[in-house]
Amino acid sequence: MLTDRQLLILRAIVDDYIKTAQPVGSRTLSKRDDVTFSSATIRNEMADLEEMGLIEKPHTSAGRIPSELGYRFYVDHLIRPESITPKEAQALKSLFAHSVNENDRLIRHTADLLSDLTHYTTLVLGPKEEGQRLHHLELIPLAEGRVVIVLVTETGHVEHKTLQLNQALSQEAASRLMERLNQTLRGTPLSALRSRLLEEIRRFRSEHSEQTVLLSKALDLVLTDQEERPFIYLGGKANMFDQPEFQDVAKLRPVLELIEQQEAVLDFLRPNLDNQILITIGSENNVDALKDCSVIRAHYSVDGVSIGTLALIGPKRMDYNRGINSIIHLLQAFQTELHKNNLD
Amino acid sequence: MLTDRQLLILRAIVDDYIKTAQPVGSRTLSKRDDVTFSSATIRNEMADLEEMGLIEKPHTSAGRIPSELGYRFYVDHLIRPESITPKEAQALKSLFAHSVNENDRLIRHTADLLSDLTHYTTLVLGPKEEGQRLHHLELIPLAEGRVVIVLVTETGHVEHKTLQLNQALSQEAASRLMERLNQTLRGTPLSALRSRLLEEIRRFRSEHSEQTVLLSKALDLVLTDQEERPFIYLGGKANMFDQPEFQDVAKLRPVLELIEQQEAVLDFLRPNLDNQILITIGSENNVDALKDCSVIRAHYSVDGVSIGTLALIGPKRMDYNRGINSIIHLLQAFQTELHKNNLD
DNA sequence: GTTAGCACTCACTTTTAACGAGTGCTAATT
DNA sequence: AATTAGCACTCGTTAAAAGTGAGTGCTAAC
Repeated sequence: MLTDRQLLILRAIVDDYIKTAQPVGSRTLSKRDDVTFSSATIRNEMADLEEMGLIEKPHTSAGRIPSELGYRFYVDHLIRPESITPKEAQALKSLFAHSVNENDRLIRHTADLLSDLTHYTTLVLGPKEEGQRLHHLELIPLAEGRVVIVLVTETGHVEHKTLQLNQALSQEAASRLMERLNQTLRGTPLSALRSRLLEEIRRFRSEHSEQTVLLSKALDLVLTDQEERPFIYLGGKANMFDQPEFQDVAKLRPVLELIEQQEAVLDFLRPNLDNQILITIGSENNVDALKDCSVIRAHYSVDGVSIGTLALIGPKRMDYNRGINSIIHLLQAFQTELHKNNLD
Repeated sequence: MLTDRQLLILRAIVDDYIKTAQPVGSRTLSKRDDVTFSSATIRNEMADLEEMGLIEKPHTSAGRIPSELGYRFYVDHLIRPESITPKEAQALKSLFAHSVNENDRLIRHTADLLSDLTHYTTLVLGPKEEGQRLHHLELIPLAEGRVVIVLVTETGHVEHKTLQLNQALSQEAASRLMERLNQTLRGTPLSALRSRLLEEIRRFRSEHSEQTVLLSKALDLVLTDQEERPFIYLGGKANMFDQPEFQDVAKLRPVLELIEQQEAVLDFLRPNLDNQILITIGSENNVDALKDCSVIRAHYSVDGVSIGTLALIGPKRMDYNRGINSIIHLLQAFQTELHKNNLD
């Protein structure tokens, strides 16, 4: 177990390094107001901390920097929850002053706010649509057998897709089909939509089998599409450029390349279990491209249904305090807005 | 006027520099097969070319590199149109093997192809929707006075927006309204849609003034939105990382930042007049962030109308030959596909 | 008009030296 | 027994010096 003094020193090292990006030496620390003991004492303590694997030195004659374990300890034990000031809270509220009707826009807005707040890159995963329910289907025939299918969920989310039938669909046939399907299927969770639709098809096969089969394919496509490429938004990509650790293109490149890849982002963000804030540091990300990054992520949910992820990505030396607090408070405001939009 | 030998040397310098990114010296040139004269002669000619402002030296004891004027001359006079080989043409065709129904996807696909082909970054501006005509409007009431409005053009392009009415709109009212408006407005060019809608509103004011006014606002929003943020797609951003001139973050940053900004891209790409391929080199871009870049851009059009832009962005030292040829041929295939989708 | 020859330039690399922030250890101090 | 002052040592960083070589411009010869 660490002594109080060791805790103080460790915290000071991490805080300092987060601020300056420079290895922290014993002399620097000894000058702090909250440090009453000498640099030699600090050196002794540092040696112990290093032995425990909490800090390390880039080279013999440099100061110390936190190791991944050190950051981990800092995050787990040393962060002061530093509640947001009422003034800031007020400011945060006012950021959502005029509410945003569409969830997509709301998400974008939120991501941008978060990256402005923290100066890190924000990554938001849109709501899983599975949990949502169908509100309306619309089939709009174009010329030459091309058809636009539009799907609206109860939260007002819209998906659409154009597809090519091998025979033209008349306006009348389309609306008859839609009317029936809307009657039957409204309120169906998207996750169950496919199988329900199949049921419907079987039931009405005789009447308009051809179109219905095609339609089912179309819907399949819409649903698959949206499942495979859920809404991802990146905010504050440019903030990466400001981090001293990413001044080297070789360091910067893999990170930017990774977050531009939708699939990679999904793979990376999906396995997020509980509702809490989750912090992964460096190699904990299990992604080589992010070995020098830390990620703070939080699930958001509406009415208990957990639906998407809000993530903050920065260097390992990121300001965890600020990051966590920003994400917590923004998440709250965000969920409130989302809730408004989801009232049905 | 330049002599044949000077042309040969200039071309050799540009070609070489494009390939190696290293200043080209007289000795190097004298070793080429197509050069029969000595390095001293080359030095003399180089001095003349430099006097004319076509080449320059980074410093006294380096070889020569093309000046912007030199690139300009090269592009205007020295490029061999180097027709694509039948094999490549075939390959290009097959890239569009299975046609893509939606223009948006087609554009994305094309951009990715182009950047794969050239190893530069591609920037595609979607078609201006103004020229397109309304095919269908759909108004879908959600709970609590929220309404989704969906607009479909004759080419199958879909725009949608959610808005908040101050009183709920019934399903029936919505469909009555829509039926009438669709009858009247189908085929209206989007550019004329707003004023036409106003007309309609005036005519039917007595019947359902409240909703119609709101609807007009909604449509306004949809149209404005789509005008302000037309479809932009970027392909091959990562290719920038490979260019030796952008290994320095300070050089790379402004370029990446610029192309991420939709408005900036628009400002930059919009004033594109004719149908030809337009090449701007370095400062010709009139954008500070692109002072070290060249841009090859081409308009695309279908049946003479509906115009967007396909652009290739790379270092000044880009392979103009390959770029131009790739864009020309891809443009052709692209337009053919687009044409198929636009048959109405 | 062309070319060989040569002195000169200058970025780049390597070497050397000086610097200084920081360390670890030891002995003195509290 | 814990703390601290003192000091030799390490090592990255910076600056200056020296050497290297690709390339140039000029001149004189062909």
